[in-house]
Amino acid sequence: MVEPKPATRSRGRRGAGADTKAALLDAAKAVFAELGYDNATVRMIAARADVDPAMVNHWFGGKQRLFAAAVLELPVNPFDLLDGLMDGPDEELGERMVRLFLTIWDTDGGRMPALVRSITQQEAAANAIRDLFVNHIVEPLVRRLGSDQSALRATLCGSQMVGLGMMRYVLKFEPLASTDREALVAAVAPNLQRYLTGSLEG
Amino acid sequence: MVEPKPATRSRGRRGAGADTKAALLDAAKAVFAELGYDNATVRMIAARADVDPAMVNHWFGGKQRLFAAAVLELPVNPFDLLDGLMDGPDEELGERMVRLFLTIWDTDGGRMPALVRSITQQEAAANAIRDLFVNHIVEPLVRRLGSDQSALRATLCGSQMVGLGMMRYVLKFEPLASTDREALVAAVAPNLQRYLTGSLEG
DNA sequence: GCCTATATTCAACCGCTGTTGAAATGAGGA
DNA sequence: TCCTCATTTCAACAGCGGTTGAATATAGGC
Repeated sequence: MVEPKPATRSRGRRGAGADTKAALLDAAKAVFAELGYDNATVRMIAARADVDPAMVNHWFGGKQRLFAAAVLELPVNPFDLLDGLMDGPDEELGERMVRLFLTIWDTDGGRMPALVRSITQQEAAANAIRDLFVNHIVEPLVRRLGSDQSALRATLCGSQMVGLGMMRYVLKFEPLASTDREALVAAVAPNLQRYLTGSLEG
Repeated sequence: MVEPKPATRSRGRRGAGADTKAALLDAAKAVFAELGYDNATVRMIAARADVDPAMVNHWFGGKQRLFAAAVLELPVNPFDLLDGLMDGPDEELGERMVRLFLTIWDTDGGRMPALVRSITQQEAAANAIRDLFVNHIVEPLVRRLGSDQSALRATLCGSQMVGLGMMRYVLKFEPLASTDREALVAAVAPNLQRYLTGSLEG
């Protein structure tokens, strides 16, 4: 009986098909999403990509940089998101925003869950959330709407969205975690709308 | 010149005044609050308590147990909180809830920030939040109000509160982090109120 | 004043993690 | 065909972090 998967593989260059870099990126996204930055180990990621841990340093230059490449570099242009959000009546902005982010979070292969989960462990993750979500999306949005206290409104929206992502994807508290997306949109949108355009005083 | 604080101290039993256990609890709360469970080290906590790291094992039986004793064991009775929240008109329940938790978080020596910060690192922290906040406080509250979908409402409230705690105490996003407590109460209360008693459909 | 139990320090261990340098291997051009 | 170099594996290192067992000094009862 021959071993089906040789525990040790021969060295040297692989065939052109073996795109190690992409395999590492995929594995990194998955493992970071499940465990967060700290608890994910380079060895785990390499094992999942079926590759030697040293490849992380060869292709990315370390765990930190791999995290940046896999999780921090977003596949979408913030301005496109902003334009998509502005397309429609202002009274439904909250609704469009919840739907947009829930959709992205549900479908991009764990990049956003990884971000949310690593938010307390990696300064870079916190900065990414602040820059992308608060500074580049919500704050310009609020400003364009002409509401006062745009910065406070933006962080309030952020607090609701971060909490939502936490509950649904990281903590997985039921029944929120498995509630239908549209039902959640209906439940959360009015509150977001109030943060965007409503009065912030009692 | 003699060294003011001898780097090495003599062994043996200390005076009765040196309450090592309490010192460790205080130090643990502070360090866990600042760094979260994973990034806090036993050696750090011991150093802050001015004590040998081995004392953590002697008095608590390990880092995990120290965390449980310092952060998880709450000084308040959930039923008291519940009673305090019920005392007043139902329409101001959201307001009382935000104010209550912000006050606790601001003043209990970092226990709650430690909980929120460790939420992604320690299963026990997540469970504590679910049990205390969602199951023992908000859910009974909603049920007593007679609203439908009490479980979903409770987790929605949880998402807003967790997000708020995250933004204000962990990420410290401005201007939310340094906004006056009562202003924050005014801004957030109506949204919480809607989760408690409002309609969850569009 | 002695004796035991207890609190405390110290030194070390063990496992894990990110990282590195060298060796080996094969692809692709000359 | 041979040579070069990018790619890959391997082994090891250094550091850290929680935990442990032994040594030691003191408190408090007899």
